[in-house]
Amino acid sequence: MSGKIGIKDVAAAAGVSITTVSHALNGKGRLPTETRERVREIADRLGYRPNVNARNLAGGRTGLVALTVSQEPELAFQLGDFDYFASLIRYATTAALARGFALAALPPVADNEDVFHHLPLDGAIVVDPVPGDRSLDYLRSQRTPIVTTGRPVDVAAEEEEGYWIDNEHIEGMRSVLDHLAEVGAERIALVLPSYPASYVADMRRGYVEWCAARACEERIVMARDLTEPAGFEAARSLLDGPEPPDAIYASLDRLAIGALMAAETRGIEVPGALRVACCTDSYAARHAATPLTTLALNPEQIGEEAANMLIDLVEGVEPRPRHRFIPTKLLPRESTLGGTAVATGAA
Amino acid sequence: MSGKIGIKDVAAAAGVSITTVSHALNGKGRLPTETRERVREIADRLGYRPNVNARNLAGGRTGLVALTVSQEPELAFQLGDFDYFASLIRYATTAALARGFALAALPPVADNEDVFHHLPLDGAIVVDPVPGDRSLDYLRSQRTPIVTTGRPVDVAAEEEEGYWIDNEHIEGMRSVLDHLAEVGAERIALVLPSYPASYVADMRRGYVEWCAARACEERIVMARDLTEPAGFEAARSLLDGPEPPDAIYASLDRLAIGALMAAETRGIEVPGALRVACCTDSYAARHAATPLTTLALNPEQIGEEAANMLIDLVEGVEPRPRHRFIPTKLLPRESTLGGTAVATGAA
DNA sequence: CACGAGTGACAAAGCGTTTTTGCAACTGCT
DNA sequence: AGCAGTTGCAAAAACGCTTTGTCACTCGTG
Repeated sequence: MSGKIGIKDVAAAAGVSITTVSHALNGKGRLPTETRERVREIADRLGYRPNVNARNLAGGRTGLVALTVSQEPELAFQLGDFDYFASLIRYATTAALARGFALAALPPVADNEDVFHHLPLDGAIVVDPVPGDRSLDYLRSQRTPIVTTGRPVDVAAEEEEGYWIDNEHIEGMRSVLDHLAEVGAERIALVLPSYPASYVADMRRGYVEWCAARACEERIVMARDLTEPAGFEAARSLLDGPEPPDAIYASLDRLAIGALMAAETRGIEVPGALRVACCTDSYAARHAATPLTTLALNPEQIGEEAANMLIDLVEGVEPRPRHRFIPTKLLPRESTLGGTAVATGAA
Repeated sequence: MSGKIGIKDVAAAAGVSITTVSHALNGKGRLPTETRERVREIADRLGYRPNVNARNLAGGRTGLVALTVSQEPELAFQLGDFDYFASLIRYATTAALARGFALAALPPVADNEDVFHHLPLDGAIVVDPVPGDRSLDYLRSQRTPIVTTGRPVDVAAEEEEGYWIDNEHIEGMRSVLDHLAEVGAERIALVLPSYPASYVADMRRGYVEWCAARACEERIVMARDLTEPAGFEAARSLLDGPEPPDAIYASLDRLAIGALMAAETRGIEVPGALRVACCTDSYAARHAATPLTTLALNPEQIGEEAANMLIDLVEGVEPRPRHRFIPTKLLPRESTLGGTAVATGAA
């Protein structure tokens, strides 16, 4: 009574039936633009919010979409380990909520399939899909709408036909390398995780192309996993090599932090003798021993757009472009800028 | 047809009406235990999952609960800044989902009220409520069920009558101080944020009591806010004072990290000349220049229990104890353990 | 042996939407 | 004038569950 205003209240106020209100608000049915507008305006004025449960129930949806990070069991890391994921999840959640969907961020556990089984999903966002991911296969077999973040690399056709949001990794790579060259680096090494996600391939390609264009020697080292120790090892192998690099670009913040530690144990000054940069901005990167120059990936936008694209799909609207590239942004910091010595010693 | 099994299928399989199934599964109505059991078993065997939307629609619920961090505008930090919140949110979300509720983690913005207005909430979890929080007032005025994490300190009666989950801060404080004393500290200082949450008062009290019992001098410094620079300043004022402490217990990881930096600029060795510990375990604490001994608060359990308590409330079940204290756990690390010098230099 | 008081179970009425179907009232064309 | 085709809207049927009201049946009791 006094509480929430429903579709009936709007109908009454507009002097039409609830059918008309529903049609007007959802762009369905045959209504003259004038009526549509009028109803919309009235609904707006009354502050009408459709009841999500009723809407989903009637629409045959569950109103639940999931987000999960695709990954190989060996590399198991927890969702939320990275600021990147935290931001992405947060914005995806908000965007979904605004459209009447709840988003569940599923922890990447081995038996994801089990989890999916028990969850009535309308769709899913899969972050950084890797080949052989069983949850992806399961979702596909269920014909559940999927949007990936990063391109799927397992099914060849999928890259063309699937729906995804991705960063402009190649261009981003170029901007980092250009920056490093600008501040004086001449032997730039790249540390990549041995991880079959599309971004790794993109970064490698961007690096190779850039090197080719400048006739620079390629120095690529693969990191064992995605942690500091792996970055530490990778950087050590570079620094102890015959012709050590004067810049290291690590594909992940944690790898770069490992690289910083490696430099310190070898008594190599950053950024004096070695410049270090990484991809993915984070708290850890900002507060590293030497604040790290990073290539920000804009996970906020990725999360938001992925959620919206997925919900379009769920609602039967073909997303206009099936793919979208999100620009990256270089954030230069002390680790590459010689600058004044800043009084900061710890994390 | 082929797809999901609904209440009707269970009813058919059990040879009863859907009413009976509903009653059996929800513990309502008058049914002999035998029937109840039988229906439950069959539902289980069939893998029946009630449709969340239908359930909520019929039950007059919205199925949405929110989680928000109470805070003073000046101290605005983003949700997810702290590992603590990330864990808490994650576990609360999962617990809510398991009971058919979606949990929205609301960003703590100034006009929270506006957000709440537009969200059909069944209940809310408010983390670390502070006096004068407008969203809390709003929720209370709407008679929305609330569970707080940390005790509410604004309405005197609320502390008794409200529903909350809290840490055993006093005992935790004792365990940290005992540990510091054990490793040789004699002049232990406490850095607290000037922040009117209950945990701050608890920590102060625990500290004061402990000092009184041992006839130690109290050294409490208030930090300007919750960031590294604030911890830096606070620690500096201690270290530059007449009788500098030989141990600093900071109430937050970021404050402790600031303290580490302060020690370094003064050339004070940690843990040799100064032991540092903090509350709230986090990535930053583990990977600080000197890995920090921390008092883990177990946000996972807090989040889970808060969600369950809230949903009990929403479903009209009076939570058995209205309050629950979650134990803390001391995690000793290098910053207080003299031990061998570990080769770690950076974040 | 009639009668109220329990039991056990069900039919049916919502819950607030979307969607399908139907039905007038127009239009324009022969 | 007659008829198909369009246009503008509404009534009603889902959607899958919870809840209410009620019926039938079994006891103990007076």
